[in-house]
Amino acid sequence: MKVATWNVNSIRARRQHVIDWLDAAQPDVLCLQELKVTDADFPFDEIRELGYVAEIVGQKTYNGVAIVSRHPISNVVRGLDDGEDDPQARLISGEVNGTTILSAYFPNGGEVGSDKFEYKLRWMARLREALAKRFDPDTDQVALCGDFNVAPWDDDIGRLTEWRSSVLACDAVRDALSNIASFGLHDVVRPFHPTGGVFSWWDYRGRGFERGNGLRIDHIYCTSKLAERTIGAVVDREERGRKSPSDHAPVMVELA
DNA sequence: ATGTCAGGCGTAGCCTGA
Repeated sequence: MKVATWNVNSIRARRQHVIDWLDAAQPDVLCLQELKVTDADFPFDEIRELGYVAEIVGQKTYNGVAIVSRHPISNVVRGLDDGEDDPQARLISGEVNGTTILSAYFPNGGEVGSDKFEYKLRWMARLREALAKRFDPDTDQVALCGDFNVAPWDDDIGRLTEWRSSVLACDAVRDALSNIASFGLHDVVRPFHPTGGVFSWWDYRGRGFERGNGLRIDHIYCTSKLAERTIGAVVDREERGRKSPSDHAPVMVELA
């Protein structure tokens, strides 16, 4: 089973890219982030024509996440479902072939110390609690996929001095991600690229892609039973080099 | 601080967010 994640930075702007990529890469599951549309503007019909179904939680202008699957999706849960009134569409989960897939768009965080940064840390803490409430890490097969907006290791960063103290890589967000992982989730991409230098996002500003100034901030984290089945992991860097690309490239893992 | 995008508002070009 191939499971992928991709922040498309507007499904309206990237509709054809997503259709073409599904057709070429043939994943079983594709998690999408930053749809930037409500349900009415999501291309359900075209995705269905390719043999996929989709469940989404949309929002006008900002955020928005989806699970696209070749197999039926059941038990769909929208949002963190922790009783808090949060209008930001950043999480959706569903079961595919006995595996729970979560498509997550972690907050970016603006600037360190800002209100947005505090929201990011709180959202990550809320996610940790929601996981603990819903799943047993020893027996459940769970894959947390998405744009985490965190680069876990120094070699996940092209130009370290530009990013190490930023909202994407500072100690506070790395600690918050470690706390989420401590629930019982494993980065299943890292083992296939142990020396780093494999990035999933390049800033549009300052010609980040051309200068090799990327970061690995899009991830797939799995519970042990699922992690053990991982036989490959790739980042589709070519997609970032296409005409009118998203600033993120798709990340895909293969499970035996 | 920013050599870039995308959407909203509203119909030009500024603002926000990333």
